[in-house]
Amino acid sequence: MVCTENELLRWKDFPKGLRVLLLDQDQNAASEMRSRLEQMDYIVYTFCNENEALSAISSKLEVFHVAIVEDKGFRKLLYAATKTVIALLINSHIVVVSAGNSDWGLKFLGSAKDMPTIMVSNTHSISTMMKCIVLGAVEFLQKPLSDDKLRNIWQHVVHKAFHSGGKNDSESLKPVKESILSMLELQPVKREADNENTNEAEPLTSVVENQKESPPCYDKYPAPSTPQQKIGVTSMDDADLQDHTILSNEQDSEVREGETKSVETTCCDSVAETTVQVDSSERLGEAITKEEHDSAADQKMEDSIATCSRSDDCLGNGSTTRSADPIKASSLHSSSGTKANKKKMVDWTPELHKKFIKAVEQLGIDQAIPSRILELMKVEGLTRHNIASHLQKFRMQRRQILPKEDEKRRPRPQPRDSVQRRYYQHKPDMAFPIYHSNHAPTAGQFYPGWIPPGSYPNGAHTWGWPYYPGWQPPETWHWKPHPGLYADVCGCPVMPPSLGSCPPYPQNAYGFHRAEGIQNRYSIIEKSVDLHPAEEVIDKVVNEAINKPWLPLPLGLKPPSTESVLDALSKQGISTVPSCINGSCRPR
DNA sequence: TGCGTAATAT
DNA sequence: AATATTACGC
Repeated sequence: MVCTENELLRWKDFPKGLRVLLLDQDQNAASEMRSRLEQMDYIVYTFCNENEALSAISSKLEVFHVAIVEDKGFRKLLYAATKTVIALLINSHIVVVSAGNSDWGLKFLGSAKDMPTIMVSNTHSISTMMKCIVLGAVEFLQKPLSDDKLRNIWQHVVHKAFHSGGKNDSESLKPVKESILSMLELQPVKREADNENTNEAEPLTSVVENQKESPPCYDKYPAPSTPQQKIGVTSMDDADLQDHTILSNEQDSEVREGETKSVETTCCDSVAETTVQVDSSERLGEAITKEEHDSAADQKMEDSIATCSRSDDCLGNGSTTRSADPIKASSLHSSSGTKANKKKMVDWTPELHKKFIKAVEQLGIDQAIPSRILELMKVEGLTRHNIASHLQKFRMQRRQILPKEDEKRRPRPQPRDSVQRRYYQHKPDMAFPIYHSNHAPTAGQFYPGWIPPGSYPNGAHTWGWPYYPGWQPPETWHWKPHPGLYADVCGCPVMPPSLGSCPPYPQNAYGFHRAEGIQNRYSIIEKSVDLHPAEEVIDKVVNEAINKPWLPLPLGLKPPSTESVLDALSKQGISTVPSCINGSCRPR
């Protein structure tokens, strides 16, 4: 985001602080109007007769930005052909239009001559309205005033501030003008974009073009009768959402490609920057990481054949071409290359890898074979061979991470045709935790050791060391990039100092996985300490505790006894439990 | 046939 | 360096 939260608030609360002079003979009506205005963050000064108001103005003890004058009382006079009307006025003046007492009225009108004047009245007389307008009022609002109309009286202040030709930068308007200018400078593009996008979900391209051609947005204030409180940032979310929706639609990669490309090649630098930033912030840095990876990968993939007119374009492609369909994605790149068609390279994007991991998790390590993974991934264009290749690499990497002894101690996988070779095999010792439909873990959650390149921030293309997206270990945690540190000598997971040392876990080959679990769980808690402990966070921890009973419990909870676990398992009809390494478990 | 794996090619 | 392809044994 370009602007800070403070700036956002400034926009949102914009009318705040504008001083309104309220003149109404009816005290009740005045106080009612006053409270309404105050709710809108205006500062209200109420007067019950015009003389008080006038003296307040002339004394200049207070500077008013807007005056609202209830004309009821005056209207009588007007009709009686003595006095007047009026109005709502800008910049410390009330314009009194007087038929009979023209001196008085014209005096004020004269002093307010170069100021916009907005009138408020319950008069429905066209002639009265016309008079007021002719005499300089910029608007004649009929009562009852809607909140929207009332709220938007600030528009005339702004209009005045920017359209007085510079010759009338009164003291009261100067700060307003400066403040608005500073806000506009922060939001020039987005504000424009918002205006254009409010009506319809237009492609960003048109926004960009409009931005070039349109005068500055503050040059066209709509009439207050068409309330438009939205200022800039308020509708930013819409654009974000739209953008995000497009980006996350995996089926429309081609359309997306076209759109985004056109935007990014059309727009000037600042706009391009904005677009990217929106995307990045929305996707929590994932996009940034991806961009780095993708741009690099894409360039490599195209082997210097494809011509990227600008590096920006390549970057743009990389950040937006993400598709679950690797063939589609790569064929898009191949359009400009000659030899790209020759080979269908699967781009194992983080998303694709995530799918892969999910499938593997779902199947369990022992059942994770290419064909089934392929089935589960449901990615068009992906072949069994692709998966086999990826799986091969995946396994190799995994083997590197897991201590050798793990391999030794792990019970040999059952023969392929053995009865136990089932889907969703419920084994506490499986390297791939069971997939729970209501708790789909994210890729990397169970396999921090195998992070596809591009998932790393800072361009660290390391495979094999833990990294948890969206979470940076506190400095007090000494997670070091070596598997050995995940389990100490006795096989106990390394614990964060603040959370105690070695929990009473039997030594076995799964210390590493436990450590993962610990880190995940505690990282969740860590977050919940900093922020508000959201229910979902608690739910997640609880879910994880339930779904992965083999992981240690956070919050100092003791793990259930072996007996109770076995008991619970037997109640669920699971009678055969693989024997543990240290023999502390026994099958029933 | 399908899979895993290693070696090799791109 | 990452991925695809191939070869081979099970």
